Order: sequence, then structure tokens, then C-alpha cells
Amino acid sequence: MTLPKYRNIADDLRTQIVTGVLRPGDRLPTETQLMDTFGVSRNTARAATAVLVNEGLIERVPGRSGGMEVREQLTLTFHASEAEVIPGLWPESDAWFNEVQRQGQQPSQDFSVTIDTLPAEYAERLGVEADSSAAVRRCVRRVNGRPSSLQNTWYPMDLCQQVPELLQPGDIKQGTTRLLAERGLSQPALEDDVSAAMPTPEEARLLELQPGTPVLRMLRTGFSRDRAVRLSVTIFSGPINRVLYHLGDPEIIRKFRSH
Amino acid sequence: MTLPKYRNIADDLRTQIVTGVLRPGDRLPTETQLMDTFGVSRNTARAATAVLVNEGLIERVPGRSGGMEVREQLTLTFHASEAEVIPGLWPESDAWFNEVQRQGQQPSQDFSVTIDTLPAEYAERLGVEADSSAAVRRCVRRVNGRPSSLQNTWYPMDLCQQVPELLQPGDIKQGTTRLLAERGLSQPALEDDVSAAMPTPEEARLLELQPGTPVLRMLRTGFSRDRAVRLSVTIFSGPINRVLYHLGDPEIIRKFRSH
DNA sequence: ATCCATTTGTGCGTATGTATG
DNA sequence: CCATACATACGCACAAATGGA
Repeated sequence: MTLPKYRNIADDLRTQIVTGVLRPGDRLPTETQLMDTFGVSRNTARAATAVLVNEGLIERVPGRSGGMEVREQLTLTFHASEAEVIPGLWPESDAWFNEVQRQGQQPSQDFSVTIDTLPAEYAERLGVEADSSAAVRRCVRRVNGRPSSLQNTWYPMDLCQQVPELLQPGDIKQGTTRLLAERGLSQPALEDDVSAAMPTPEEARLLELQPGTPVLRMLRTGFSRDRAVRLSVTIFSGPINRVLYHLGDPEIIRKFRSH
Repeated sequence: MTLPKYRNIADDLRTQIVTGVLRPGDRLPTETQLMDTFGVSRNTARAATAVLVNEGLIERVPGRSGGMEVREQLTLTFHASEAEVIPGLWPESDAWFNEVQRQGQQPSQDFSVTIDTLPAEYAERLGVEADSSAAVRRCVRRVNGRPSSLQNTWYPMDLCQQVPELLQPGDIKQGTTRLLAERGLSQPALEDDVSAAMPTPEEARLLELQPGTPVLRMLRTGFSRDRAVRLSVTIFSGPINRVLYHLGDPEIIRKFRSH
């Protein structure tokens, strides 16, 4: 009894979820039912379920036939060491788009382009002066209509004069990586910086995240032989995305993993 | 205006933190001060600060001279595509230990070994039968005395007969990767599976995480030429760790990045 | 379209416990 | 022992969302 009540209730409910007594899509008892069965006030019942919301295990739905629902945990895989790396692996369109289709889901994305001042951290990664400007291609990526990830790609301004298509707001059919390669700016080396974080309010809004849902933040710097070409900042909705890397001899992996 | 009070207060405080008005180590106003300055009840003040705790921005400290403190955001980098991959890169000891020392911090780790039944998901990754058993080397990794990450590495049982040292509970000086290589089980290929998640209660306890702090979960499968040799499950305390991958031509990266 | 019932969302006041200096 | 600050818990009220009668 050293643990507070709300933690005990949270533990109880969590056990039911991870052992499969409650399955994705199932409803938890309503707050009033929890009050009765555990003999606590509504605030305490809410504190308990708030823990599970923060862990991404349940989702709250207001309204008459609402309630608290065990969340779906479907995952989408991003093959980080194949996409954009192996030239000619896919015939056209950009890497992410292909990935999603290959996994049998419906991708869609909205683009917009702005010209912004590079934050110091980003400028350093691109090897340009801080406060210099860059074109930013922003997109919200959806899978089956639901937001799945955000990507903002920063291109140094001088590069945009070389490749003015980067400034056009719409989609670029062959994908920007391929477009740049056609202009002599292929990217034979990439650096990925991956970390977990809580979303900013803006990110949470765009990704339609429940409070307490973490995100995976990936900063990918693309290098041509002579310079850093672009910096892509991708925010993956945490629990439903994973990033896969294959290192070393690709033949060996192919032997044991079928994609 | 349409936003609830506690969100407005949270936004206000968050702005002060991200703009640097409040710097890491600084104290927020106490709950009673927040009640006064924003004219709300204590519950509302707590709801507001709870948002920031969930975002990993602040830490609550009880006691006389406690309060709510803006968290340090120092990050530790794990070079995923160098550690354990480039043979002979470091003279001895295991990959993580070297990484931390190279970044000027004090690493330490506690080991324990158990024999457990492989969960279905892990068994599949190792290409062995579900419910077969495996040796698990568990460790808590600390940086300057504070827990930084957890790592559980699973070795199929038949492998342990080949390399019985794996079952010894203490540290293995040259590192397990090197030990296995000495027995003809080098790992020329690795697969990493990276995602963001909220910690289980056990993980939160071991890593001494504040409620609401996300983690980075990395599953690394190591392959010899003939089989999957091991599965390492690493839980990085989210906000203070990042994982770095270098893909493609390493010469190019070296030109632009100094480590 | 209206009203009602149910369920979660926000907010207040209060009381008591626990940790720390 | 006390003062301060956060931690837990109760009870209450009203708002907002949703679906059915």
C-alpha cells in the first residue's frame, strides 16, 4: 500500500491491456464505473487513466457513446538505409511514398514552400553561416488519411538558384533527391541523427496527437561530394512508426530478412 | 481564449523556457505563486505544469527548497554505424563504454545474467523457435552516476554452449562483440529497429525517469555469415540521448564532420 | 431541429500526506 | 520541530461533445 491509489489502478488496467484481456479497440470501464469498482473519487480515477494516456496505451473519446479505448499499435516501417541511398531502387517518385505503398497502405502528402532564416543549429549542420536563409519544403504525410509524419527539408539559398524547381510549391514527381541528382547533385553520403522527444504543440496539432504521445525526431543531412546539400527534419508520430537501418554486408541481411 | 486556462499558462511558461528567459537549472514560480499571478486554483496551476513535465521541459522537486526546475538538455551521442561495425576501431572494451569516454563523461555499468524464455517477437528476430530459451545479459548504463540507458542482450542457448563466457555475470573486458569474434562469430551485418515510446514502469524506475519522459527503443540484431547471433534491446532515456548513423561513403562524412 | 442522457473536459475549494532543509 | 513545497485525494460544479429519442 506504499503506492498511491491512482498508480495501483493504472497498474491494474495496464496489466489487462498488455496481457490481452483488453485488446486494441476495446473500451475501458467509464470513469463512473472505475469510481465504483475501485472505490475512489472521479479525480483519482482520472489520474489513473491519465497515466495510461501518457503511455500511449489508451485514447479518450468524449461524448455519449465515447469512453476510453485501447489504442491500435500498427506500425509503419521506414527503411532508412535503403530509401534515397540505393540509386535506382525504385523507378520514380520519392522514397517515403514508395515505402508506404509497398506496405499496402495509402500515402498522401501536402506540400508548401517558404523561405526562412536558418536556425543556428541547422545552419551548422549544413555548413553555412547562421542567419543565412534557406528554402524550406514542408510536408504533412498521411497514411490512409491520418497524419503519420511531418518533414521539413531545408535547402541553402544558393542551391535553389542552381535548381529553381525546389521553390515550386507543388509536388515534384520524381522526388527531390532524384531531381538534384539529375543536376549533378547526387548525395552519396547521409548522416542521420535520431532521438525521442515530446512533440511541440505545433507538431502535436499537425499530427493530431493525443497528449502524452512521444515522437521520433530524425535529422538527415545529405552530402554531395563537395557540400551539404539539404537537411531534412522528420517528425514521426512515435508509437506508430519505426525506422530501420541495415549496416554492413547487405547480402547477409537479405538472406535472413524478406521484405 | 478558446483554450482552457491551464493550456494558456502552460504555453506562457513554455515560451519563457524555449526563448531562454528561463534557462536550464532555473526555478519556475512555486505553485502558490502561479495561483496568485494567473489567478487560478492550485489544481489548475498543477495541470499547467503537468503539461511541461510531460514534455520533458521541467522537473518537480519536493521539499522545503524544492520547486520546479528547467531541465538540463545535455545529449549523449551513440554512433550507431561505427560502434561494433568498424573492426579494430577501438583497442578494447565495449563500444558504448568507449563512446562515453570519448565524449568526456564517466561511464559505468552493472551487469547481470539470467536465462529466460524468448518472447515471440524476439524469437522471430533471432530466427529461432518461439518459447525457446536464451541467455540475457542485462545492464544499466550510467553516465556520471546517472542512469542513461538500459541494454538487454539475448543470446540463443546453443550459442552459449559454444561461448560459455557469455553466462558469467560480471563484465567481459574485451566486450562481447570482440569475444564472439574471437570464437569465429564476427558480425559483419547488423539490423537496427528504432522507435520512440513511453517507458514501461520498470524502465522508468531503472532509468529514474520523470513521468511523461519518452524513451528511444533500439533493437539491434547482429548477424554472422550463417545466423542471427544476438538481439540487443537498448532503451535510451529519450531527451538526453541521440543515435547517429552514417550512410554511404564514409570519406565524405569525414570531410565535413569532425568527431 | 430539439431536448435529453451519457461521457469526458475543465475548474474550484479543501484536506491531508510526504519530502526536504 | 517547524516551515515550505510538491503529492495525493475527496467532493462538487459546470462545460463540451456525442448520439439517440
